[in-house]
Amino acid sequence: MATVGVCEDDEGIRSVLVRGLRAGGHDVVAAHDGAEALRLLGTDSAVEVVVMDVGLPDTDGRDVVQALKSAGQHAPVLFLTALGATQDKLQGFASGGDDYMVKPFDLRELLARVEVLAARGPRAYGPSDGLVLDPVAHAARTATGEVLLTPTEFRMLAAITSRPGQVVRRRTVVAAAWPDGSVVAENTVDSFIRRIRTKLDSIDSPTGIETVRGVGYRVA
Amino acid sequence: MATVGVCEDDEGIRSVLVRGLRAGGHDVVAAHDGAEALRLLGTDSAVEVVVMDVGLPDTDGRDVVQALKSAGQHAPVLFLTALGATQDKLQGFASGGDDYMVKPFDLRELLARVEVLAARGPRAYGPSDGLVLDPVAHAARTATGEVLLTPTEFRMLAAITSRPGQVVRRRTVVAAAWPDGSVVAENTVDSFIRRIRTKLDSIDSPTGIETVRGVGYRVA
DNA sequence: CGACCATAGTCAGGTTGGTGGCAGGTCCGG
DNA sequence: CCGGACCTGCCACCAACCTGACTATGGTCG
Repeated sequence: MATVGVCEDDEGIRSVLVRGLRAGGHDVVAAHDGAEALRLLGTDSAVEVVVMDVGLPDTDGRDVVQALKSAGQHAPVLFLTALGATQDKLQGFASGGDDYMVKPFDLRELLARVEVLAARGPRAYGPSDGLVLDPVAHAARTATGEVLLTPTEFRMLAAITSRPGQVVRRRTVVAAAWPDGSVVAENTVDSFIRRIRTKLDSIDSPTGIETVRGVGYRVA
Repeated sequence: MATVGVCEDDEGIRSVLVRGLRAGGHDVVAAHDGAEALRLLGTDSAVEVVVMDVGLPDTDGRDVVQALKSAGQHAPVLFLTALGATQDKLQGFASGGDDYMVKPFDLRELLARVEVLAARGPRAYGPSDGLVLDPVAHAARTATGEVLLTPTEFRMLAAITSRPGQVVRRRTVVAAAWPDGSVVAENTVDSFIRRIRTKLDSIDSPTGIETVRGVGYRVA
């Protein structure tokens, strides 16, 4: 259960990655070039691991990673590439990579490596003060306590806390909580919001979910 | 830079490793078999990375790693082996490994990987166990008693306890318990979990296996 | 060789907890 | 005061999980 950012230009490989990671129980944010990767992954604090192709059409994946780092994205990076020379690998590690796999890769091995990176990365993320999410324990933590969240609750809360202070639209929340595009009744969202609020209340969390009528939700 | 623990029986390879790591600016503690590794690395809190050969003369390197974890040595592990099949790698990761390299290896790449592992530091684990595994006797020991485990039970429990406080996915548990990749019924996992729980209960073990629905298992 | 036993794997049935949705109440804006 | 958006309490379903029992297999020992 982790959120994985993928950047890969090849349609087929990207599809395999996305499908494989989803089948492995992970949430996936996919980009097809460096610019999109920066936009999607740059400030998303929910991303726990980045899988980055080195050979992108618009730029070098290693440059993208360095840009990501300077944008504040500190999630561990797994480089994926057709280049198997030691020199290429060394460059990968030197530009901030944490692992390196050569295509063609075995999907199961990639999954295992991604999971190790996810387990190893920062154990908590979110607005540093107040509410913190722990993807490994599936928990939300505050200064006053900790509660366990179910998978759906966790995805939902993660979507809202990933943009602290900013209003997250209802449809965005739905897309995050139900990534497979399944349609759920509008009301179901309310139910889950309520459950999360109840859980946060149970530990006297100082930060709560605020409703912005007609738009969505946000956390202070 | 860092203190690296090495366990490798082959004279030549061990020499290359030790010399290479020293040249890279690291301190090295070297062992030539599992027993020595346990003695030298077991309680050495200065060790930041372990490089472990899987094919040791006296025992399996994966068992040694599990014994090390039980002894409280939670430094990241890089497995080094001649076995390159995906199934071997998966088992390596499931046994608590953080990286996996196949011989013959490029020394510069190994150095780069060791440095990445060292930079990440020890995993943030939960409070130390109370539950100790003995790979020789295939036993689980706590303050309150000791039980003997069957081989399969032991591999399974070892996979879960190697990452205390973290949720270990069902798939990972399967990879560890059935190293040859044989397919077993989903239900079989439940059965073994139950047997292990019963055995731990029989000695009033304070630490038990907790179910995280839809994800896997973990020990507190 | 035959009896016994430990281990492994499977199955059927029961239980639990996450999920989604309904019905009705409440609040807010116009 | 009206309508829509949201909240609340509650229930039904189903997948995941637990439980206890059963069969098969291979090893051990008299």
